[in-house]
Amino acid sequence: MIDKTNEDASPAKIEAWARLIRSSAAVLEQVETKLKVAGLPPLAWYDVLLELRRSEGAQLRPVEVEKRTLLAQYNVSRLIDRLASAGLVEKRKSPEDGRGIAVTLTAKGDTLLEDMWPVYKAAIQSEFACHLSEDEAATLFRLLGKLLPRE
Amino acid sequence: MIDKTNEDASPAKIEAWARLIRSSAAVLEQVETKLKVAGLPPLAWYDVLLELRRSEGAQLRPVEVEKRTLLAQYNVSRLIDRLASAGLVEKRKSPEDGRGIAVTLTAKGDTLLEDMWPVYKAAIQSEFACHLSEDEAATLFRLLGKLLPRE
DNA sequence: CCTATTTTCATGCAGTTGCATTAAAATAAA
DNA sequence: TTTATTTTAATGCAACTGCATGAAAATAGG
Repeated sequence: MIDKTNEDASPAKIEAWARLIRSSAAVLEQVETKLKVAGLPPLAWYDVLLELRRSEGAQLRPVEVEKRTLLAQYNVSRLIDRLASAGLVEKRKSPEDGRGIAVTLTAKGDTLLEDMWPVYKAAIQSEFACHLSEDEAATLFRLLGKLLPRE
Repeated sequence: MIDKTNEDASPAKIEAWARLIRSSAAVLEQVETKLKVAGLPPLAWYDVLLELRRSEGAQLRPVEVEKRTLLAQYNVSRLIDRLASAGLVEKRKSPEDGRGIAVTLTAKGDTLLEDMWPVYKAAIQSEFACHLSEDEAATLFRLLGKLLPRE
């Protein structure tokens, strides 16, 4: 396995880095704004609720949410509290692990996902998808995959 | 001009969207962590200081910083206050515009840029650049350019 | 079995961000 | 010119985040 860690990043790569950070932040902000304008909660809520829906029994432990969303542990803990306060999830004691809790998607949470998706999808289309061809999107997907954490 | 705003984003494009958000957040977090571990300030400080250095007279008005960094107005205002408190920039009354102030990079600010760059560059290399070939980086740059605000 | 370590989740506190508003100056409109 | 609008910057307040720490249960080690 070759170690390129000690080489220097080329100017072109540094430009690509800068553009990745700038463009993703810009597009994400536009999407967040569209959700907000529609009176909907931020994307982080959608992400967590969606991970729950995708899970067996629409249920996950906070530590699983953390792994799937890249949110910090303390942010997951508090976000789940907020979601629970809003009636979108339920917190129960985990049966098999005394430390853990089981977070379950409620019907209300499921409904919110339904309500957010059309707005979210339209925002993805107008801020991202419409600027790329299918091939370009596939290439982007492949290249970004190279950046994801290994193992 | 064709308007693709009303079409639906394809599943592949939605996957690309998700990966853009996830991968950029993951990589950015790694880079921020490396700066923090080195006892250095966050990237936002670097960005503002660098924009100042690049500017005529190492000087910009807050509104210009805002445009170049995508930071919100109130965040620029307060970030500049923090930078000024740390002695990295100076705030002066703008001569030609009574509303504006002129933010100038200090020698200390310039030194901080010098100190941060090796750490920052190494982080870009290990978290981003080393995973891509030159061609891939160029392609990424081109594709992400399509997402930037047109104006 | 008993102790040490690790894993999981919560929380106090300080710092930061977002929102809404304000104030002041510049520009446009009447 | 006088008034209305726009631009620029700051700030009070509430919400959110990061850090450090704590508590409790599970796991590992002796």
